[in-house]
Amino acid sequence: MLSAGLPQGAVPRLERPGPLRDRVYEALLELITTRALRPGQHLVESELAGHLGVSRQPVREALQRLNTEGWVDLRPAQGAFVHEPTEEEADQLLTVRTLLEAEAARLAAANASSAGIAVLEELCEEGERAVAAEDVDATVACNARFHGKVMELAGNAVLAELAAQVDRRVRWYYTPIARQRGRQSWIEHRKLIAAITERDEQAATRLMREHTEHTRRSYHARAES
Amino acid sequence: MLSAGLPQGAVPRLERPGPLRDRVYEALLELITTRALRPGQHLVESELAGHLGVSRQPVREALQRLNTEGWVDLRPAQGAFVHEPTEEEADQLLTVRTLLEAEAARLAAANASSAGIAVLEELCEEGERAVAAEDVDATVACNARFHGKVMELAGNAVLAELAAQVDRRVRWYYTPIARQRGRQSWIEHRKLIAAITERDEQAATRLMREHTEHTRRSYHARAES
DNA sequence: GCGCCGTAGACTGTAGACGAAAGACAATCA
DNA sequence: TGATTGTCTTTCGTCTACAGTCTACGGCGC
Repeated sequence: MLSAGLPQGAVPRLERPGPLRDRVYEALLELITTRALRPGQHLVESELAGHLGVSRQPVREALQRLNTEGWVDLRPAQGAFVHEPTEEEADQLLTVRTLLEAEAARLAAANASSAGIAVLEELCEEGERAVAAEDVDATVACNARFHGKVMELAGNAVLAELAAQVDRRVRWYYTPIARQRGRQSWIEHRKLIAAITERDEQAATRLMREHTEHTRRSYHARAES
Repeated sequence: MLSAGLPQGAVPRLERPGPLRDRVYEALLELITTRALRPGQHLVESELAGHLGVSRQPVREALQRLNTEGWVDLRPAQGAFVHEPTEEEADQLLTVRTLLEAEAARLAAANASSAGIAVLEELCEEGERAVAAEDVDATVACNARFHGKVMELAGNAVLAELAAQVDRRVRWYYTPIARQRGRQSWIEHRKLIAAITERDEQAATRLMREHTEHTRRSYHARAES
């Protein structure tokens, strides 16, 4: 048997840099979310291609994908423009996010294994440490991982896919105006874990709904100021 | 003034056949949903290109989009394969659909104008006529329009977009095994309209949830036989 | 006869080139 | 002086060509 002679970790799995279009996609998404590319900006294919050191083709394919996912608008015969978020759209996204996350919490309460719950606890502690250390980036990252884990425990791949897309866009809208709201958030996470542990679907739904609604309200509070 | 000399309706607006990739996308989606292309089938770019009378490029871009939307699986260096639905995935899709539709019903109850409600009534009558005439295609089409209208009345574009995607895929899974379930469905639609008219968000949510759950159960009943 | 290796074919991934549409600017005419 | 039109540049949309990679089949050794 081959696997006996070759320990799993020892084989570097022959690093094959996946399809170029995917890497271009990642790169562009990074540039957009970090605001290196501003909303409304005209993305010229040949420019991007030259900048990334590839031909136009992979850039085009990446732009197509970004278009279907709502990151750029593709005007026919004119090119790609970074999508401009509107107040209304942000609100709608937050509504949908609340919906998806709440359902994920319910399913997680129904299906989560004790091992999974342990992971949640762990992430929660990590997040609280990050808050205590006032490490904003770590807090945000940990928050994302926490929600991602809840989604994973829900065990619904379709739901997870949609939520991932919505979440990233929400974060794009949300990040620049409200990177705080740390401590309270993790208290709510704790309560959510308790509900999931007790298999209380209703409580889990309610808590997650309130949790995401909080961030929504704080979004609006900021937007008005 | 130009518009004075040229009556609005008289100018045919010069029908410009949109981007080729979009038409290829539509064509392929049609072929997939009608099962002309079977699940698991290997889609060879050059074949499709030749068959549709275009070059490989637009075909590639259409396949990319179909991939992100879950219609085909793109295996690196191997090509595109029509996605094979699994039982588990169908169930997950139905779950998500229930969720999205129920929320749409709630929002519709909250926001619908009386004009919008009138349209719903109209569609409902049309659907009932189609059922009475045992016109299956018309019934299915009308059902789609009814749900689409509810989604429109909800006034959440993001939600509508997600629901549209999920719905089409659900229909793909669902169509071959259960094109009936007509009469009961429209009775439920009537109840839903009543709830929306009375601005009863809770009832609208509950009715829509039960409604979509019915189709889900009938799916499973079929799947087992 | 069975299994492994090498080769050939096919298909995808990427690059480069050409034609066409849209926008900008300047020249012309009323 | 203002509007209009013609041209010019830029950029997209599409096509064709080439290189890399995977699969399948046939030959060779055991």
